Amino acid sequence: MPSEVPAEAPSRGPGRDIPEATVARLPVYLRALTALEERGIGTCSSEDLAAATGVNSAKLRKDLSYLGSYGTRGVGYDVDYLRYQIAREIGVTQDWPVIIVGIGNLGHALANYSGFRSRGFRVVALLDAAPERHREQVAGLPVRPFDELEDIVDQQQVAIGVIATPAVAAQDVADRMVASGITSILNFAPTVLSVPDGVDVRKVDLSIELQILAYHEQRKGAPEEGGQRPSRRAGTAAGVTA
Amino acid sequence: MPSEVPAEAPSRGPGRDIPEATVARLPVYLRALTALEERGIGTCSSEDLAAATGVNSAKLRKDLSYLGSYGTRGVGYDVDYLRYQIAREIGVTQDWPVIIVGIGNLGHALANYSGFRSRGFRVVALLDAAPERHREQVAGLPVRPFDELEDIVDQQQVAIGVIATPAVAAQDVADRMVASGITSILNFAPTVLSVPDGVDVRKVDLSIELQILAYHEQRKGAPEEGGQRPSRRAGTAAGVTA
DNA sequence: AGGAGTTTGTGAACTGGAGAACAAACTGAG
DNA sequence: CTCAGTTTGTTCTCCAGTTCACAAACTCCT
Repeated sequence: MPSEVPAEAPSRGPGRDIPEATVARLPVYLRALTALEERGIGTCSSEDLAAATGVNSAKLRKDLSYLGSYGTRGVGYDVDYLRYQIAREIGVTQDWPVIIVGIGNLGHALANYSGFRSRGFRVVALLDAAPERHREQVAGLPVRPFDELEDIVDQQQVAIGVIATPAVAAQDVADRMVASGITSILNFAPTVLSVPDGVDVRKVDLSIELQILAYHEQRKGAPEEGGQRPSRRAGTAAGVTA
Repeated sequence: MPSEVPAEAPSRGPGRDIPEATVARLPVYLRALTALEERGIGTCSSEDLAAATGVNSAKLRKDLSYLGSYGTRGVGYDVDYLRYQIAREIGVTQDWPVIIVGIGNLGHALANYSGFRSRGFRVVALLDAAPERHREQVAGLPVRPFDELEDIVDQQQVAIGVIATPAVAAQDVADRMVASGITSILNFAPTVLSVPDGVDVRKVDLSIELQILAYHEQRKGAPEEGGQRPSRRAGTAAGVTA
């Protein structure tokens, strides 16, 4: 019997129970607003924002309405004000300390990714189990032994961890992360992690994204011969069925 | 939403109109089946696969039913057979040639990512606009000038391109890709790409994933109050909510 | 001041997908 | 052969999310 979260009052006001689909789009709006602000644009309509983010304008307005009424009818939204409100709702008005475990190719790239720092995150430590990596300095940070995980999480008050290890190590790393107090994990390893309730996991899988593209690509090539689209798959995907 | 799909005949049987949500899960099943096969397991039930992939077993059976009836009632699924059928449906029984544009930190990591080759993709070329990178050799491939894009796409019959450039360059790269015949794009740059109908784009955005985690993390820390501070740690991780 | 023109915020219909439940189809024992 | 046990494929119900459509609220012009 999986005990569900007790139903809270569906308070109409700003701040409670934002749909998951909306939460996933808020960062997109945030980025678009930042871009508008950098271009010196002070006000924008929902149509403008919708065009910039590729979202239906009605959906966008409904998304924003979950945060509150921050627009002005007949005018639109104040870019700076709305940007701040979204940042506050997401929780990125201050930086979150983040650690990265697994400093291979991908870990390297993540450690050097400047988008983290500018968008509410600060990489405070890099960890790797392999001793030969502990001499390296990546993105201005030393690569530290994995055993120091607990200390780092404790001292730096880390709540979010990134796993960029090979698949076999990922579950162990996740377990140690959870045990040390981390409650949100971004997993780049191609494994399904099992974690206790109360811990959030998001997974980014590069080859899955490509495979989804491949599925649609295959469909493009096959169904109709009369299409103007040149079938890009002449020699590779012939009929396979026996 | 400009992507209107022409109404096709809702032909029954395996092969047509698989729901998008199902398509996104097929690669997960594929990977789990490969893992089972490597462990020498010849047959599995929907419950087994569901446990391995973290998916509800009824949902899994429904997903598989879109492909056809590949299971045996009272027995389960033949691992090897089902694995092949899914691979065929996705279109990864042969390798798709892929190019990567933008060989910075992330491009480096992607070029070296072994998961592509083993899962239906073959990186055939790396491109970058910066001349100083053209001397490098990454993952056994030379970094070639971006101007060679058209030739490479044409000669190697490339249908899928990966963009790992900075945000400002991404739209230009996408335009050139589309002009040269690429019809599927995996975009790592933090920009909304606009492409003509018939071209698929999938976006992977690292900081958006982190921001979604941050939102939930913030909620955990201050369930009652609006005070937002990255100071977490409510005790040990197991069983956070009572 | 008043009316025309904009744009937001939201109630209501519509859509797609998730989960429960069950009949059909298979295996194996007696 | 029959019956009990197992597991698939499918139907039905329900819910979250999307989209439409419009009243409310604001600005600007005359």
